[in-house]
Amino acid sequence: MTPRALKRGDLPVDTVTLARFLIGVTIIHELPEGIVAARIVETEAYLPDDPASHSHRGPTARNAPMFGRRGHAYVYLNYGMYWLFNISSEEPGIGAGVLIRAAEPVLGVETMMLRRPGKTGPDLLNGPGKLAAAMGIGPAQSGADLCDGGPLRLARPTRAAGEIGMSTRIGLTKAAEAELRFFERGNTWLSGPKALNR
DNA sequence: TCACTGATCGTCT
DNA sequence: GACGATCAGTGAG
Repeated sequence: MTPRALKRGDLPVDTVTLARFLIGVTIIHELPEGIVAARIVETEAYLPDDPASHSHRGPTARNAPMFGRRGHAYVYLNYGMYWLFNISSEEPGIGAGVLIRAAEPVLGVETMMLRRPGKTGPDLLNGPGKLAAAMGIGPAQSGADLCDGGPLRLARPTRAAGEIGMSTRIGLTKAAEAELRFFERGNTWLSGPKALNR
């Protein structure tokens, strides 16, 4: 069975606190082929006034969900090919969010493999583009409320989070030195170079 | 395991 | 008209 859904009130308002809170939390997505669920093991915080954040230059049609209430999906196309899944944070009017970078499968591994042909194990979900592809998250989900019982939602951890590690964020050219990446230490489903996962 | 490279296109300058 | 919050493939150590 699937764990109990999270309410908005369960989510910390502060972006960094939310990024840490989300480690261990379950993402559930009901797809036409069946339900998929995964346990978040790696996140990155994108703060208000963060030069690396899409919200930095103010609201636009694309990043609007980052300025809405917390607990909404912000999905955008990166490098012309990959969709990246974020969860909005902070109070309305403040642009910030948490990028979901990696997760471990809980339900629907078969469905994930169908969406990532030829891939198995960590390769299924250990990267933001891979995770969105495996879980069927795309532009249609941008702006979706993850706390209203819809097809895409958050739920309590299936297993409590272990010790949480911290590192610089991955793939940035701006504000690359800030330690705003969070992950579960020792987890085998993490993305990024080994040196960053200690 | 790490470093480098090409692929590809919506968004904002 | 650039520029990416990436990935897969290749080649070297």
